[in-house]
Order: sequence, then C-alpha cells, then structure tokens
Amino acid sequence: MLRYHRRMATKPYHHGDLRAALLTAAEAELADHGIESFSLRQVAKRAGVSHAAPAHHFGDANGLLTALAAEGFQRFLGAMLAREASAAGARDRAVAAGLGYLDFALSRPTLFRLIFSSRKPDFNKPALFEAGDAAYAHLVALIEDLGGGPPDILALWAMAHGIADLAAGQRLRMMVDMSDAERIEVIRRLLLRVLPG
Amino acid sequence: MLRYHRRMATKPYHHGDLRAALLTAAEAELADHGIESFSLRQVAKRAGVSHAAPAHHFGDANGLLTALAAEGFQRFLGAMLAREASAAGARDRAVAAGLGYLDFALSRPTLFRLIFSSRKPDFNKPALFEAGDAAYAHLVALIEDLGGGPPDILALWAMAHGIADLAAGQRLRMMVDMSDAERIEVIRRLLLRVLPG
DNA sequence: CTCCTATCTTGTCAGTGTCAGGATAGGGTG
DNA sequence: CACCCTATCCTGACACTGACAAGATAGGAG
Repeated sequence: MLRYHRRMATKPYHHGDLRAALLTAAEAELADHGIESFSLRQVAKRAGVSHAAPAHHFGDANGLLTALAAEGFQRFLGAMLAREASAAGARDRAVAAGLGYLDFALSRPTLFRLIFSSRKPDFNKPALFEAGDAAYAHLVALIEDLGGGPPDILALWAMAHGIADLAAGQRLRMMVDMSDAERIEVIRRLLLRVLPG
Repeated sequence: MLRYHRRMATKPYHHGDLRAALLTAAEAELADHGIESFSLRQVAKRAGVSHAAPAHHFGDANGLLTALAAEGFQRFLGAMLAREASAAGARDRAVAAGLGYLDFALSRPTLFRLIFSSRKPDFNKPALFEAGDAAYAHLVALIEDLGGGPPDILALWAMAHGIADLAAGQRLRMMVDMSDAERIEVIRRLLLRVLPG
C-alpha cells in the first residue's frame, strides 16, 4: 500500500501509450546518434521506462525499427503529397513529388537511411511492406498519368533518390551555398530532364 | 625456449602483415553481417588474432572502417575506369563510368554503403578524404570533357548514384529479371537522358 | 650481447540485446 | 463485492561488444 502510493506520486506503473512514446523516443535517438549507434536501452531510458519494456510491444530492437520504418514510409509519402498539393498538371506533380522526396531526406536524414539503406527493418512484415508499397505505387501512378512506362518510372525514381541520398549524406556541397529558391529551381530542371515527353 | 618452439609450430607471435589481413577480414565480415552488425572482435577472430590486436594498427573500430572506406573508394574509382577502358569518345566514357558505378554497388553493396551511407568512417582523415576527392574529380573531368557544367555533373552523379543505391538495397525488382545485356542497355539509355548536348 | 621499440596478448570494465521470472494494474466474471 | 486473469512493466542474469591498461614477445639498432 505504501509502495503503491509512493509510485502514484511519482510515476504510474503503466505508461498508458508506451508504444507511441517508444516510437517518438526511438526517432529522436536515431536522429541524435544515427542508426549504427542506435541503442534500445537508451530509447527506453529516454521514454522513462525500464530497459526491457520495449520487448513487449516490439519483440526485439529490429521490431522497433521495423515499426518506425513503416511509420517513416507514411511520412515519406506525406512529404511528397504535401508538395504535390500546390502543383498544376501531371508534369508539375511529378516534379513536386521529387521535391518532396528531397524534403524528407533533408528534414529526417536518419529516418531516410533507415528506410532505404538499412538491413535492420524487416521488409517481410506486412505493415512495413505495405507502407513501402504504397509509396512506390504512388510513384508509378505519377508516371502513368504522364503516359510513361517502366523505364520512365525508374528514371524519375533514380534521379530523385540519387539527389536525396547524396544530400542526406551531405555529399552535395554545391547545394548548401544556394538559397531555397535556387535549389528548387536546379532540382526542378534535373527532374524535367528525365520525365517522358 | 620450449614455449617459443611451440608457438612457431602453430602460429607466430607477430603476424607479418596484420594490417592488410585485418582489412580483408573486415571487408568479409562487412559483407557477411552488414555495417550495422559489424564487430571488431569478430574481425580479429577471423584474422586469427586477439581481440585487441586491431587497436595498434587502426586505433578504434571507426579507424578500421575509415581505412577500409579509403581502400573502397579506390576500388570504386577502379570499377569506373575498368568500364571506361572499352569506351570510345567522351560521351561513351561518361556512360561507362555510370555502369562502373553500378558494377561496384552490385558486387560490393556493403562497401558501397560504408562509403556513401555510413557515419562511421571519418572523412576528415586525409587518406579517406583524398580517396573520395579523387573519385569526385574524375566525375568532374568526365563532364568537362563533354563541355558540361556543374548542373550536368550533378545530373550524372545523381542518376548513377540513384540507380546504384537502389540496386544495392535490392529495391529494383525489375532489374533482377533482366539479362546483363538488357540491364546495361536500360541503364545506358537512362544515363544518356541526363548527359548534356 | 643488450636494450629498445613495435607488435601482439591477456585481463578488465562499462554498456548492449535478449531471455526468464516476478510485480502491478485494470477489467471481467462469479 | 471478491476473485482471478491478462496485458503491461520491472528486476536480474547472461553472453557479447568496444575500449583501456598492463604484460609478453619479436626483431632490429647500438
């Protein structure tokens, strides 16, 4: 009884929404230390919970990263859709998607790496597979609206991904010196090079 | 004396060329388990040496990966040059470089990831910085031979890198079904889209 | 032959992921 | 209301990891 009241005064035994809290903590840890130094215990500590608490919600560390990757793919698609909202016509929409692709890579580089360059997430897990598939399906739809085929899909995807991945890795020194408007204009022209028609 | 002879019968105390042996062992470990599960002790075990032996040659784990990345960049440049050897003209040479870019990513995906998508290597270290710079300088030279400028450099680099990174991550299902000749022809056309002129 | 330095080993420490077993909360059943 | 049942969370333990300190060994310089 006494222990009960002392606990209630400080912190409840049951978190309430630990799963979501762990996901946000994991993303923060990922952004701070990178995927390669990712620590499950640090995530638990950041969420204010014991080191074994995540196991019940995600199984193991890869399970957490798999769930985070699935959520990341949704936000990745959201970043593209956000840019497309202010686009007129199929051609402009495809370009906007490419800009959204880059937006995501720049604003959340480690999440971008988790999604595209990590072996940790399990892509056989339905939640992640479907999230990734939805993003790809959207890309396909964009090209089909332009009357393009498989080679055009690959062209747009590779160009957008190449720019995004190099930018996420800070390999494009030439771009940090440019203003937002300049950068957008350069990327726009690059994407227009590879679009069909 | 007795211990001495027993040692010589099995394994010498001094390795002879441990530094090189550790680099090859590290690359093998990297290919087997990926960067994110890379273990310095496993590398030492594979090289048949104690777990603290690498420290003397590379300082810490990141030091080993930095040295490996520098060597990787040289082989990366070598892969491009190998393709360019059988090319006629500046235009064909730029396309060949892109094919070599992909060759490297497909034959050594984890080394490719170490070079372009990892935080572990220290790019301030001269050996690595210069190796990476040499590869970039070669790319610049290829475009300048074509009379292109900075946007054209970015265009070729982003397209080649996008294809290579997606392929290294096994994201291009459409390409595994194709023959080598088909794949080369598709990539060639993609690269020609972004070259100037 | 002696010493000196580079090289490699052994031993130890804190930190990590995962598993087993125990504690707690809250809801459903009698 | 009393009971228990399940999901949730914690504590403790184990093997593994990277890093450091101190000792052992080899081979060359003097």
